[in-house]
Amino acid sequence: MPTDPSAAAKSTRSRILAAADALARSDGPGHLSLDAVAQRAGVSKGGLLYHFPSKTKLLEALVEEFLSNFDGMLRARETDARKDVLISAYVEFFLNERRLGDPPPSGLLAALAEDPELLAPVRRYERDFLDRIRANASDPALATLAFLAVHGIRAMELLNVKVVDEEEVAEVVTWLKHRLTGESA
Amino acid sequence: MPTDPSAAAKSTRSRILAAADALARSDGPGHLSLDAVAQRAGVSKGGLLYHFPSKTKLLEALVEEFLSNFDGMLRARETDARKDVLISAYVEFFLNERRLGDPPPSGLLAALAEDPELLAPVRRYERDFLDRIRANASDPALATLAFLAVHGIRAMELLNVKVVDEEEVAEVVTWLKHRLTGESA
DNA sequence: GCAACTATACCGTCCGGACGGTAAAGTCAA
DNA sequence: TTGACTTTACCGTCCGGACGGTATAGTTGC
Repeated sequence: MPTDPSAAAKSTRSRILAAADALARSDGPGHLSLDAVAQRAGVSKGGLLYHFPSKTKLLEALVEEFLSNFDGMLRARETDARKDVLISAYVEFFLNERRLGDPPPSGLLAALAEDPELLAPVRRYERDFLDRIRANASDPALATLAFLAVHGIRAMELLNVKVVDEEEVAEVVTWLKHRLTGESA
Repeated sequence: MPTDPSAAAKSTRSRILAAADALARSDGPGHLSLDAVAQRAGVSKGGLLYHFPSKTKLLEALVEEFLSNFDGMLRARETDARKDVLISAYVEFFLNERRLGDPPPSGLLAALAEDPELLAPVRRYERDFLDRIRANASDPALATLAFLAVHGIRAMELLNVKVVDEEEVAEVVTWLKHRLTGESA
């Protein structure tokens, strides 16, 4: 058993976040209730509100968690200065996430349902990353196209409208890889 | 004055749908209430429930309206049998919608917030259209990439996370046009 | 041609349940 | 014994939906 209270607190906290994310997916983003999250996380409602003093704070934390996960993964690859490293890493990272079967961050939708403004940090972050990708790209238009395509797939998964199948994704990725490695310089 | 009762009914119906769509955008997709829709549409709640017997039915109608608008526009271009006509038309249509400043169909998000399953028709339709695009494409991978990129932008607008600016969109479209017209054989 | 009846379109009220949030008391490790 | 953590109990509000009623416009029987 964890004797460290802060560790216990952290695990409760992340249990709550995971519960919220899962519930947003299964019940629909608009039906995310504090009672349901508390029950799913194995905490009383009061306990939940101790960690997140309001529903808005909970949703903010959900968005923040998504962004920090994303950011950490990507910064690691940014030491390599070669052309097209970033967009390739972006595609690769996305593919890997997909292969692992990681569920899409449905908490984002719950945040959106409550208040669209909660997604403002996402917009800022994505803008920043697109800037870096373009600056590092041998062909900014192609890199932007790839960036958009990844977002297209991510959005489809988020919205539960999965349209492209595995083969098609693989085909597109192969096509992209060929252009990205073959046309640099 | 319209003496045709069905015409009057239809206008009330579409007024309601437009009101719902607008409210989903301004208040957040999760805060769409029947009272608010009724008030915005200039109808009583009873009147609203006469036209749409439940909230779910209203949301279904919202989704259906989106799909039928989309479908009509696209079928028109499908007579031309040349290669890559479809994906080009798809991009063009999307661009035009964007230029007109048409607001994204936020009703879709309201439907998603209530019940993710309501988007199943969207998935079916999009899958169907992607099949047609690929069958008509000289390079299916490129066509799929373009399809995904368009969806990426659409999703960003839908989620209120507009990341790419006009110039970047134009750049990508030019790039695509060049490949689509230049590589067909 | 008119009375009886039905269908369509809409209104206003009410209720039961869900939900976000508060308050106060209890537990327990350090 | 103090303070982080958790619980139980409760409140006020909002919302979906049911319901009863109204008014106008056909439709039909005679």
